[in-house]
Amino acid sequence: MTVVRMGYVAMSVHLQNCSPSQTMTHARFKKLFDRDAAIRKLERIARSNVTNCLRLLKHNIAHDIAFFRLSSKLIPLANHMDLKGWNYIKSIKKELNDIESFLAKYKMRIDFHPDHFVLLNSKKVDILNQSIITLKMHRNLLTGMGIHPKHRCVLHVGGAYDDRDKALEQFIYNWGFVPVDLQEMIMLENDDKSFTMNDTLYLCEKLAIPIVFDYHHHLAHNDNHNWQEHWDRVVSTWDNSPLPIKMHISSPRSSDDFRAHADYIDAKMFLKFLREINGSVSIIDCMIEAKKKDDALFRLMKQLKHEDDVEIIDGASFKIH
DNA sequence: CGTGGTCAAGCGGTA
DNA sequence: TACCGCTTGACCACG
Repeated sequence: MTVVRMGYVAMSVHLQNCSPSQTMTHARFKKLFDRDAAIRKLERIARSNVTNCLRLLKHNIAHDIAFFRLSSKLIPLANHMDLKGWNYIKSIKKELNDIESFLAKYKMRIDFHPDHFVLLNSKKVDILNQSIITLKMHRNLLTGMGIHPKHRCVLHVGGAYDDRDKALEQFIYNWGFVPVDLQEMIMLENDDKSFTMNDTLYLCEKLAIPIVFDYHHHLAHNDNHNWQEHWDRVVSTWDNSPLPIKMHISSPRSSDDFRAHADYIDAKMFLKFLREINGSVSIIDCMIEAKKKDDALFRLMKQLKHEDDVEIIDGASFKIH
């Protein structure tokens, strides 16, 4: 038996006017004559984003959802060079504290997935440094919300740079330049173009990083279709984590556009996967990555209800027998 | 008011 | 080497 808890990404299609990713582009920022006023506007946007996050968290609790990925665009231009020295955390401290109080009352697993410009295996010092700055921002937000930062940020391995093996070794080399308090935040995910499950496991085992297995990516890109062979290794990377194992679930948009995410999750494919891992872990958190966000989660729960080996626990979790 | 074009970023593929 | 598409939601200028 395995308990499955489902989560979704960043925003709800059911809540109106509740974006956590409002923004101001850098081009727009530069055009504004009064810099102080421009920064105040950035702060208003950031406050609105974090406030909307709290609304999302309340929505999640109302629907039994205990697993959620926060938007990485909460603070527009937070890590832009032109805004160096801007104390963005100070301007949203109250809103972050509100989230902290909420999370003290209602348990929820909160994650980030910094965007794919965070590259820890780049040979370019500027890109590595910019990545570190972005990770610091994520850490500031987590600690600001009272969330222990360990294993909260999912990253991809990075660029292949025409030589996957060298690129993997570069990751190991660069890892030494990443501050320990940022290292501990990180999980690594197999991607759909460059680094397979096997590549990613190599790094995860060597550097003691939990792996986030993405089943869809694996189907799109692998050097050994048989993921089951390595499943025990995946589970083992979570041995030293305070959090249960987690993975990513999405479905191909179409056979022609296989790598793109579909609106909803193919329940048959999901069940087939779960039946294979059933019993290998007592609990697993599954991040639903679908265009229709929380609606995809709700639809999936409805479909699973009819399965003989599925026992519904609440609105977003179930047991598979 | 609705909407096509624009914005950011770095990689990867093509010419 | 230079460009474009990818990806994402939001914003903006236009009609």
